[in-house]
Amino acid sequence: MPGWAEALVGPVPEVARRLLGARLHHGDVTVRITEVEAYDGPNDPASHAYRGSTARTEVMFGPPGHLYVYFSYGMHWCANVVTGEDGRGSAVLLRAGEVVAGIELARTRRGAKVPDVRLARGPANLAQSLGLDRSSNGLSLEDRLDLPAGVAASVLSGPRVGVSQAADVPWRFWLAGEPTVSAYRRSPRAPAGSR
DNA sequence: CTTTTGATCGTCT
DNA sequence: GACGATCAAAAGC
Repeated sequence: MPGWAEALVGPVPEVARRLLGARLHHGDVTVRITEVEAYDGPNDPASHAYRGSTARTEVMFGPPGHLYVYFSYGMHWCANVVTGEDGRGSAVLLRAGEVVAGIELARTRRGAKVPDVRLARGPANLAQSLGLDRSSNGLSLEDRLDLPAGVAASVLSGPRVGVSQAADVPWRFWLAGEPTVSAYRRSPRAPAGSR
């Protein structure tokens, strides 16, 4: 593993927290990450990697510091940062962020009427603002990801969104008070639970 | 404001 | 053949 990716290896929830506040650049757009969701490879029933490596998930099982981009619901792209040691299969879904550069281009991609705080709110919206799609799957994040100096101060956590398995594992993390964080929605497929 | 519903297709069973 | 790590517009309050 290259040295720059060392911060992406460690306990899964800890790595997820380290990504909050990070800046991700792609082309002329930069997003400051405000909300993430962690998935822990074959151990995690909610993860795409739960059933092992497939054609879709093979980059999750590669070295950390690369993008795992998947096609969702027949119309959206969502982006993850591959984390953990090579072969582990863990990744962190980028759920929301603040567009801090290239806002004009992001608005062109998302729609002229979309308010700034909504440009990258939601994983598919974040990916669209950055212009990520199939062609970005497996992309190295070296020189594209700037991690913050320390762990963000006010991090909150709760159940993951949209998953029907292990929905109550509190591995969604977000920065307190950020207007770009998407409102929590439990999956309609998840069993009734504690929240 | 919240809830409901349609869009749309790759992936795995 | 069913389902899904989603979204936005429409409809309900």
